[in-house]
Amino acid sequence: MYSSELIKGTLKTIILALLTDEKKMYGYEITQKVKNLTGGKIQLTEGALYPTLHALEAQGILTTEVVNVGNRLRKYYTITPSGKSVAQEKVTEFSEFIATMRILLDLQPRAGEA
Amino acid sequence: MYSSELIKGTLKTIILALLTDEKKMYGYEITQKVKNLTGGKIQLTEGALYPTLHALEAQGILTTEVVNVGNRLRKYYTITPSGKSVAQEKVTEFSEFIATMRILLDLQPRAGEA
DNA sequence: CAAATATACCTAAGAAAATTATGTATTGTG
DNA sequence: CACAATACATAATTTTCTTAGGTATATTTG
Repeated sequence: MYSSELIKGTLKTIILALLTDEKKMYGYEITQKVKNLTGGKIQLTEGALYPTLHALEAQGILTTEVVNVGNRLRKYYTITPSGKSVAQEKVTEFSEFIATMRILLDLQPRAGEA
Repeated sequence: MYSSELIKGTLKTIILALLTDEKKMYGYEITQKVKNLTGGKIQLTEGALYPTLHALEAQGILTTEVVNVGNRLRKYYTITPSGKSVAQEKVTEFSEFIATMRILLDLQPRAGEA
């Protein structure tokens, strides 16, 4: 598990990147997918996740659809077309950011980085 | 300039990495070095920098030495031996974190990453 | 089969970290 | 000589997350 301060500010980027790939996910599913993909090193807390999802919806970046599964409800989130460009910008920005950080932290540059 | 939310949480790591290389720097010098090394893409604000430097000093990670240059004072920060191991941990953690983020964001893995 | 765990949503109080806005003072520059 | 740059600092506000709580159903396990 990474120190929380490091993960700060990446939550929106993570959510939008996943939804660009997956088309449609619900909150709990996002927490599990992140946990699995990162080997438990990043675990989203619900207190951070849900308010962020609501904010992204309010901004028109995500839309929702509530589905009943058995007797339990799931709120599926889908990324809108304008949301997709926001997602792309965020991922590109993060990519550039880590290239910049490599310079600052004296990490070896990797193949493919301009 | 990157969106500020992205840079959040990396300030301590940046400061400690620079001081591991440089041995001795003062606050304003840190802001300029970061600005130069990143082509202006990361610009530390004084309101964030100074309180963080003070905190690192209070934790015994940095020590200070005030020097008069002309009539103006400079407060030089030096990293302590125990601070160096903290710095190393932070840089390693960041390095692992971006490897994890590459997976999440579907970025291409780079040469040298296990 | 009861208890614990997992699934699934949510919010609110507080903490942490940054931004924004100041303030002080000296030095270099057009 | 005014303005920008150098050099420190703090305080109010904002943003973002953590912690802690609340509700409810489904599944696993002793």
